[in-house]
Amino acid sequence: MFTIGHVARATDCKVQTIRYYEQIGLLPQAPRSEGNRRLYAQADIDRLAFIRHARELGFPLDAIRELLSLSDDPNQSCAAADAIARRQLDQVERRITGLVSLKTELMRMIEQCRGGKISDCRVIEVLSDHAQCVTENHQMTEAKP
Amino acid sequence: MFTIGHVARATDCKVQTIRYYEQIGLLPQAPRSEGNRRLYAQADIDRLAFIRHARELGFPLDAIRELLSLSDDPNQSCAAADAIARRQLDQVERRITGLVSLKTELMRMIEQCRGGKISDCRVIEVLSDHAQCVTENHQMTEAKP
DNA sequence: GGTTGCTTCTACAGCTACTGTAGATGTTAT
DNA sequence: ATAACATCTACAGTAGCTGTAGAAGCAACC
Repeated sequence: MFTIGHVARATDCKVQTIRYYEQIGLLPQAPRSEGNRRLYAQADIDRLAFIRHARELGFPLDAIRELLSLSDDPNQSCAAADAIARRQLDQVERRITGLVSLKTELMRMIEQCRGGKISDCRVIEVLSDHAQCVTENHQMTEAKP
Repeated sequence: MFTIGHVARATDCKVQTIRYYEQIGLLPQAPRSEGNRRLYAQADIDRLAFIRHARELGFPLDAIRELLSLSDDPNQSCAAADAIARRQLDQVERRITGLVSLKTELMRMIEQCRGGKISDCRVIEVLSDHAQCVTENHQMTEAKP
């Protein structure tokens, strides 16, 4: 059995965040030691690693909850999990496109900056144009009501 | 001059969010009409579109504030602007790298999920495996050339 | 056995970046 | 003139944490 501190180090996650996940039911109630400390097994570390990684991918906690519940009920169809993954893939692709154009613009600025002023900075123009094309059809998962 | 509602529609941004950005100084104080309504010019729409786009790319407001300062302050020393641009470029590149590998993961997940049941769906498995690989490579990702 | 020092406990406040609501007022169309 | 809608201010609430206070557990050294 592991302490909460060990689990936190193993998953690169704050102790408070683990307690928070328990509080909102994303992690099960941990059994306690004699002295009331939470005790964890390897399965808990795996589950938390999954949650943290999914968060890094940009999954909101509700989607993670859904994925975890799907894994708890292994006879269900994969369609729901697939839909979540596809939504995230869509997001990721759009972010990559946007970041690549921002990268290009930043590189151009650094180039021009060599021995001059930045009086012709075009960051806003470049990215506001791109923003229009991006925001027409799509919306961030996190920003949803 | 445009109303706040027009600007909101043009940038796919809530009216309250525009007022919030003004409040925290990300947008300038808008001049008011006779009846106290905020009035906006095209430049404000561009600026807001830039902010929204940068947010979608995952930049925190502080980073956006810094990027905006590049175009707000065209006479600031080249060294300062260069430092900001380089720091942001570094961020952008790291994000792109991370997102590209996440994209690969998601595509693999969708591929493996096709037409199966959860019992042979590897979504969660792949995600927790990847979590381990991310933790392992964390220092490599952070390393600078 | 006592003391130091770290970890963990609960409880709650604060953070970022919004989002929603109430109630008043401005604006526009019929 | 009245209805319908937009905008105003002010403030409360949300997600997903993160920090802090103050107490208690625990391990090590003297």
